[in-house]
Amino acid sequence: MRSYPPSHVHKPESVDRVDDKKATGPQGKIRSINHLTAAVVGVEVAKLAQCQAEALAALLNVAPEVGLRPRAASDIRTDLEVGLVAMAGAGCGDGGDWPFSADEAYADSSALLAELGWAAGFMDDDGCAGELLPPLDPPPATPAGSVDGAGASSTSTDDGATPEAADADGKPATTTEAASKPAPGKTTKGQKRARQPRFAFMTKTEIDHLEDGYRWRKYGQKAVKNSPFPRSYYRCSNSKCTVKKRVERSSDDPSIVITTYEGQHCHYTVTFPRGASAATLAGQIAFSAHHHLLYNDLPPLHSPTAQNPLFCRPVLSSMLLPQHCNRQELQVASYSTQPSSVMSLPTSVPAVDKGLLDDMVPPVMRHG
DNA sequence: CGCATTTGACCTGCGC
DNA sequence: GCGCAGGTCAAATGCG
Ligand SMILES: [Zn+2]
Repeated sequence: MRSYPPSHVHKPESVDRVDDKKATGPQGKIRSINHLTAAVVGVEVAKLAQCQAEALAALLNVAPEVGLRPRAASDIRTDLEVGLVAMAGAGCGDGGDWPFSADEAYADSSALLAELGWAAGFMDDDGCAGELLPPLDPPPATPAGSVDGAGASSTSTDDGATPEAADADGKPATTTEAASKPAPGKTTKGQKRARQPRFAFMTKTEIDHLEDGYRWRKYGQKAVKNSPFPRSYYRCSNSKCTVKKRVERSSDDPSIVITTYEGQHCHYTVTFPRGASAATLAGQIAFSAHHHLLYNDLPPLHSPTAQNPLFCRPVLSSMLLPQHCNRQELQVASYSTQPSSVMSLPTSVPAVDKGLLDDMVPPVMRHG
């Protein structure tokens, strides 16, 4: 009932409006999967140790095994240098959400990790956790947390400690959305809709919308408080798929795009293997690492952990797996967080290469 | 024609 | 209770 102006390229304005009356940002064009690939890879590194360059290079050794074909590490480094991944599973009580800024990313991730129980002690013997995850105040036990997220399978930590936790670093976690999922969701009346596990990527790129192999339908755009850039909401085009993602540009560093994925695809990418979704990619990477962890198929040199003392496998696996794997995988994911348990896994597991696909997507769901 | 995008309205949760 | 902010809906519109 309303006439729409030629829209397009509105100028982002301040967002302190009561109702999203504005905000429309530049609509970038998808360019390359490589960006995202690298982002996924870079993420862990950046968060864990800031040894971006070397870590990326090391990680890239892993990617090829799972079908990822990032360009030379040096190239990627120029395209995107910062990466961050964190997850706020449903079980986390909606604890973390993003609006983190580039500068706060680390603090936020730390908080999240802590909430998830990944703080020191959970980390590898490498002890990288200690450096990156400063001691945090134990989150107050929250009443009833409908645990449901795979990622939070073991921890139903809440968001209560979110803001403060981030402070452990001395940085205020500014807008760590401690709010729970509103979701006009039609779940059950009165009952909060369980929030799917999420993870975000910080990608340094000019492109606003990175191609990830899946088709997305934009269903909303909102102005972000304290940011000149709007946030776009996308849903997987597959009607049976509930995966969503948000894309926004960091207000602190406009060159950084923050993509937050929520949920897991129940189908395969539309352009696999050339273009795998972030979820899939992440899953693949995670699996790659995971398999390394489980089976040591590859020589130590190819192991991220081996090349990067700062690279913590448990974190990588546990952070990325839950979102992208199916039920079966979730089980594995849980193992990944407990290296000790891993070892007890039956050895009758499919080989890495083929197993990867099987693990990621059940045959039935392929080509969804 | 089918699908994606645009965009104001609406819903929900939270802080004051 | 009110206002704010995040998230979602859905009709209109655009595009291939
Ligand atoms: Zn999907």
